[in-house]
Amino acid sequence: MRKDNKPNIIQIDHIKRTSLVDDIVESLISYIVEQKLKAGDKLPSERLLVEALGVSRIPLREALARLQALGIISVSHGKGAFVSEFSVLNMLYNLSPILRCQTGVRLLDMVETRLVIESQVVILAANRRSEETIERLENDLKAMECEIHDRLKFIEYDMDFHETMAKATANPVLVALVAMLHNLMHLVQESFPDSLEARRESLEYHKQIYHAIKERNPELAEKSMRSHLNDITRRLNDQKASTSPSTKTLLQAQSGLL
Amino acid sequence: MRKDNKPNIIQIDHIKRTSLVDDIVESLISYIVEQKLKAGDKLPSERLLVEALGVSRIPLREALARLQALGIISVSHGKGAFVSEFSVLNMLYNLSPILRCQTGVRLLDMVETRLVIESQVVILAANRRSEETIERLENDLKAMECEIHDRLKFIEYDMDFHETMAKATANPVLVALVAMLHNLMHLVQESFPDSLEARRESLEYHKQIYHAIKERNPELAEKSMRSHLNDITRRLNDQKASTSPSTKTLLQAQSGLL
DNA sequence: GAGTAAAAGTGGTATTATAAGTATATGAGA
DNA sequence: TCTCATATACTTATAATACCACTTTTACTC
Repeated sequence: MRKDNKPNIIQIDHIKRTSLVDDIVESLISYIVEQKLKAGDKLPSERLLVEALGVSRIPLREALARLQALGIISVSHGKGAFVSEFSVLNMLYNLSPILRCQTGVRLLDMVETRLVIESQVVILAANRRSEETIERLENDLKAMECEIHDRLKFIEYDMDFHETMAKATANPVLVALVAMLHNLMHLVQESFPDSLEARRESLEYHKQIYHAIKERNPELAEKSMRSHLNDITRRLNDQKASTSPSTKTLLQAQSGLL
Repeated sequence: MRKDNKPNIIQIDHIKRTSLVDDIVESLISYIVEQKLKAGDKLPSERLLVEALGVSRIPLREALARLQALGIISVSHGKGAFVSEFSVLNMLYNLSPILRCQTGVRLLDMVETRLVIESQVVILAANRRSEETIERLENDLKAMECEIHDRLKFIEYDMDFHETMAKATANPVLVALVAMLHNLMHLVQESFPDSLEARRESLEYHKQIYHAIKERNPELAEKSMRSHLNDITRRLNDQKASTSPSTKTLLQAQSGLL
């Protein structure tokens, strides 16, 4: 309270009380870097770390929790803490809570973003696809056909189809972005087909996309993908018009699920 | 060890033991979202949360630590926990520990991703631009022209130009993605023009894009943007060929910076 | 030697206590 | 009444200890 109105005679900077947890995080990162720990390597046990760092378990565990939140390590009960494999996918996956807190993200914005990204992804996929890509897409199509009555399983294979295409681009950043967007939309399942008829239509679009990629036809692939996602947009708009006049946000949509 | 070689007679699925900390994180996020907490709003005190959730302080604090690591909240001693303002800068600040530890993202993948996203962003921007967009783009262009000898400032206005276009789409998800990619690339400044001549060329591309958006010409805008980013790709390839035969990763590139 | 049980080591959670920072209320002095 | 310092009641930060639950290893029994 003094420092505002009463200039302190003694000119000493306040002692920077850096958080103990911050320091521990720093130490752990330094440890990982200096010991050249690679993905899968095990960190010392909590007890050893506590002893080595001279702190109690609580701040240590908070530091570990932070590293875990960032996807740097993964901790499993009874085994220990291990350095995670780095993948952009992991990184963005861990970031998705941030986007969830972003209020005002509308579902339509998400779909539009998918349209932006995936319409280009299919082009790359059509050009770069391998035989393995084709096989996986085929499997997904068959599975979707089989599980067309099971909405959740259908959604699962639907997403796998899209992510397989992303992988075909051989660009890990794109893979991560697509996975992240799907992950977010999965929270809001109403963006997926909820009627048998809608799933049948969706399946048709996927078949078109599949054939275009198989024939290495980027233009057709893009066109089909755009149709597919525009179809989703249309359904969302219909839904919105019929249920609530206000724009549906991610927030509102997911509140019913949690 | 048993379940591999010895089929279990008793066919019961394993009990899914979800982590308590995970659940708390979920609850807290839901709370933030449902209560519509905005940046700066205060969360209930730990004591209240402990009571409300029926858990002890340790897992609660670990959950808070995770949210803190993600930049969703910030906790200050004696005051409480507050919802952070969402900013990509903030987000990336929190990401830097990851990048310090890990390796593997190629610069070319990042540029390709920009190409995928921004080639479509300009189309949307050309269709949806307002007069304000045009003004801001103009300002950025002027500033780039003025600061063409100051590499860092040039980069700053360069990024602002691109982010202004993203904002013109009126899609916050796209804005966030573009900003994120730019900030990641900013860590690796070699992806930006490092010679006066390169900056001049870059400026020309930006002028083309600007005019296309002003004239609401999506096709031309896309074409110019593709040329611009392909140019960056070409420069990166030249650089790679002349400096190191191996593919440059984000880690290697930034190691000199940190 | 195979199978099982005990033990040791790991992270997970709870309880309690105390330190330390911050805001608010209180009350004495002007 | 106003000012201001102190006291008090919050808050988070850290610690110590104990116990639970999961996993792996060891050792024992048959």
